Amino acid sequence: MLDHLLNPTVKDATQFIGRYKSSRVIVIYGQVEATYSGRAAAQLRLMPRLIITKPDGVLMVHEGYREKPVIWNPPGSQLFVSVDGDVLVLRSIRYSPREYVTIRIHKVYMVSSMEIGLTEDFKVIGTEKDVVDAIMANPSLVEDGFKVLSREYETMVGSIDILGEDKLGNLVVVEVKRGEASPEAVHQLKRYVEYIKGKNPGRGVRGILVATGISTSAYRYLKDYGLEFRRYTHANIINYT
Amino acid sequence: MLDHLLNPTVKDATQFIGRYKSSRVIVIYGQVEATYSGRAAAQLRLMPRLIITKPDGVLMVHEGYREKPVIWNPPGSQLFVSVDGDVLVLRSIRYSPREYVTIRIHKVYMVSSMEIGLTEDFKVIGTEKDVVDAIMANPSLVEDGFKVLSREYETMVGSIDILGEDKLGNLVVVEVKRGEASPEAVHQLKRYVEYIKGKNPGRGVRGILVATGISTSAYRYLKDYGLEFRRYTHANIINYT
DNA sequence: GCCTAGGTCCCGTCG
DNA sequence: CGACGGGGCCTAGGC
Repeated sequence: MLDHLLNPTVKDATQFIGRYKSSRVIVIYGQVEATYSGRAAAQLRLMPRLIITKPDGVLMVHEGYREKPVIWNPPGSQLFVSVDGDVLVLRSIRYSPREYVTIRIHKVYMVSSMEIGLTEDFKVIGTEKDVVDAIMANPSLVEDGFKVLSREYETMVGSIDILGEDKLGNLVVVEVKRGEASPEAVHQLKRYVEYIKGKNPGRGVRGILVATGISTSAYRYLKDYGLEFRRYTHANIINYT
Repeated sequence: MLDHLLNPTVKDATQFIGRYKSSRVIVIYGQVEATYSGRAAAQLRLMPRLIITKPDGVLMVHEGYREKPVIWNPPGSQLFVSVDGDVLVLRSIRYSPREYVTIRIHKVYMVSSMEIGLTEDFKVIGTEKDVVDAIMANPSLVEDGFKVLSREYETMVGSIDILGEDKLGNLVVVEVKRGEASPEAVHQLKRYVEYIKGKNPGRGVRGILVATGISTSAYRYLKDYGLEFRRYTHANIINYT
């Protein structure tokens, strides 16, 4: 189930990685240098680091801090293992966009491997989709008398989360954010409102931003543009999901 | 330098993790269940998984596929280790925003640990900043006769990468993207141009999007708005960085 | 395959 | 400390 080699020879480590790279997760502690080139470029000098590969092609070089790897290639990349003198070489190619990672391991302290699966039905609760779902089920979360006309209404300038109508017959553009709304969210809403206004001359059009909160500068933009903000809390939503 | 325990008792594993959690990277292979709650929520049933902790508070639960952990807490989080019967429990708290990760390890196959550093002077070449630097050094990359007036010019609607002037005395708003420009980039540029026009009535104002490429829909928006596109290649830039 | 938009985004920088 | 915007973003969903 779990295999590992301590201070293996380059040859043994190469064989080990070759055997498991397409079926298991592999973890390597080693003295490592690495380069990346593709859309951008980066380089790492020799140092102890942690390397992880996964059967889907993921390759990551981790350091002692940060959540993200310093150098990596994403799923779909292809991994090649070879030997250059006393150095174990991992080369990874991502094809679209073309990106290359080369890792030279001068000393392998440990290489280990285990078969690990995937939670197929993994689900995160509390995403933007959940909030939109709740509004669809109970439109009054936006405001009293609000009626939904369309979800994911497609326009030339992007897709509107919810397009609806208020009790006075005005069109209402609703933009939903799962957390704190930023200025960018307000600009987005403004764009949609201007588009809908252009398409419906003479008709009243309102824009409502629905989020758990809003930054002060975003709120200033919002007010400048004549848009509205509606706060929701997790408690508002939870009953309708 | 590298320590590890194979199939340790819960007690030994606990002690091991407690000793190293604030100074080293720790890797655990185990039979794991986990929950996350905070801005959102998620849950994982018992399964073999890979767990990594780092001294800066990073905690990650990895599965056999994907680059990103399924459940995690970022740097700055605090890790607590305890025992619940035969189960090793890791609890992690992130304080702002408040988020909790609880990991229950029913079986530890291996726990290992090594001190790993950080590349302090790590640098990625080819970021947006590099492109802007190159234009600052050689404004004609934008167009012949272009003069820079200001970098990161702050406005009410965001900060303009480069504000300049063309040879005819028109104001020129330059928006730089490191890769393929999306519609979002065009909207951003349009916003800035409108703002600058509003502040400089009667003066000619142009908007130029500088990127390695542009999607077809983004190009359509760009033309509709009367904006311009200037392609750059890595080769254009590299001489000026 | 590319395009589009969300993310528990993370991450650095600047106030 | 929060706020803002970039990222080799990654990842899921449409076309």
